[in-house]
Amino acid sequence: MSRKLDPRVVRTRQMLRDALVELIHEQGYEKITVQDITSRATLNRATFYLHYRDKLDLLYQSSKEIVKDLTECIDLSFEEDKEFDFLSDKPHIVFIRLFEQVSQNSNLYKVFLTEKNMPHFTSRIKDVLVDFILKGINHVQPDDQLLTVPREIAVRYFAAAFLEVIVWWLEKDMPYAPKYMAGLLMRIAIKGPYVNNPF
Amino acid sequence: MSRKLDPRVVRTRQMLRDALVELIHEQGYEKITVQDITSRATLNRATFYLHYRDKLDLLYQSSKEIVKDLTECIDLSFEEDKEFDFLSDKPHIVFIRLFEQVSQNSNLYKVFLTEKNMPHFTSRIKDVLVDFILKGINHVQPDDQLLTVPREIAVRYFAAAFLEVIVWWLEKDMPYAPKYMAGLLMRIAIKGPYVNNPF
DNA sequence: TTGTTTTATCAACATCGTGTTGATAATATC
DNA sequence: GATATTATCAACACGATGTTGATAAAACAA
Repeated sequence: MSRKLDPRVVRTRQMLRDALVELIHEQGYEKITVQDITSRATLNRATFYLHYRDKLDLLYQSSKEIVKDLTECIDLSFEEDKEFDFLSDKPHIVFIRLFEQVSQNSNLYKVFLTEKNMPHFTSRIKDVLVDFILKGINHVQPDDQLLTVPREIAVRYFAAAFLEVIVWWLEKDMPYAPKYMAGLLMRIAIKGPYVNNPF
Repeated sequence: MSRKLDPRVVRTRQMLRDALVELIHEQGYEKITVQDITSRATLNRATFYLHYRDKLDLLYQSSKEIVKDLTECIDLSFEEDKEFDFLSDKPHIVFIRLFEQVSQNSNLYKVFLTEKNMPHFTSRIKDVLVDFILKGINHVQPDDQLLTVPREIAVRYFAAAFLEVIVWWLEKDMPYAPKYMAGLLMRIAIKGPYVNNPF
């Protein structure tokens, strides 16, 4: 237990993760070798294998922490404001926290979400959003008969759509504040794209 | 020009592409080697390099054809029914054709869209959908002032959402007919998830 | 058909990245 | 200060890559 707190281990792993993110940004995940990572981290290649099985393992471990943080962030925000109304006009705290959380790790999110060939990370974030949206829909409308499409499909529809807006935001280097993005996302999700929607 | 019609070339390339799709399905893109591909295709490894630069090149060439077909399919469908009404209740021909086109190449779509690490294919299909949706939104509402969010964002929001529904459909082995899926997709996109949407 | 061009085969080669090992040095922990 | 843990380094076998030159097979054009 206390072995994991050895400062050398913490330092080494952090250096490897930082090097990975930098290199993915510079040349893409595919082209990177373990040698590249350890060179950038100023570590010996053998040291890498003391901590990670291979390049993919390093990626997964790095992702895991980010996914955990996002999940906790969303769950906490739900607890914080249980009596929210998804049909309300002002952006709900969960939406704001979602964008805030992304912005706090924007370097990593940007690289992992916008670079091609980032195995599993995108779909894991999407899974987190699926849970988030499922809770939202269940809260507003628990009755299947009053949904226009199967719940299972609706949930994935919105999860992918929300994620795409986040990716757009990151690609554009976050031109709007989290609060503004939260409002924007709720508007298009609930009111649709057109003002004065005839429906 | 006529050189490209050499039946040996056509046959070889088709065998390599078929082998690629099979192997991605069986063991995932990452684990495949050029040797694996040529073994499955009963060809010599050197022959591979006469046609493709590397594994990624083969993947790109194979994708290109599919993307081209989908683009043409959508463009033709738009021409076919210029006077459509996106706010109409019955599924528009473009939506139906979209699902039909996917179902006609479902093996390849399923592998390329649902396997992880399929560089660029997913985003290229998304690009096609972006064009499709942009035309739709421009047709219904050319005025930026009457959109609830920037057009650029709305387009990507719906492109990602539509693609996710297609992926869901492929993952479930196409449990509904294209026509039904087209109606479902239009319902959630225009009316939203809730029956009697208060907006 | 014949002769020419193009394509596929095969073995072999150098190169590169991988994952591991054993000995040694450096650092943390108690 | 003694012990345990971690990092370093060189070296190794292995597997995949991309290329080459010679040869065989198939397509094409007259």
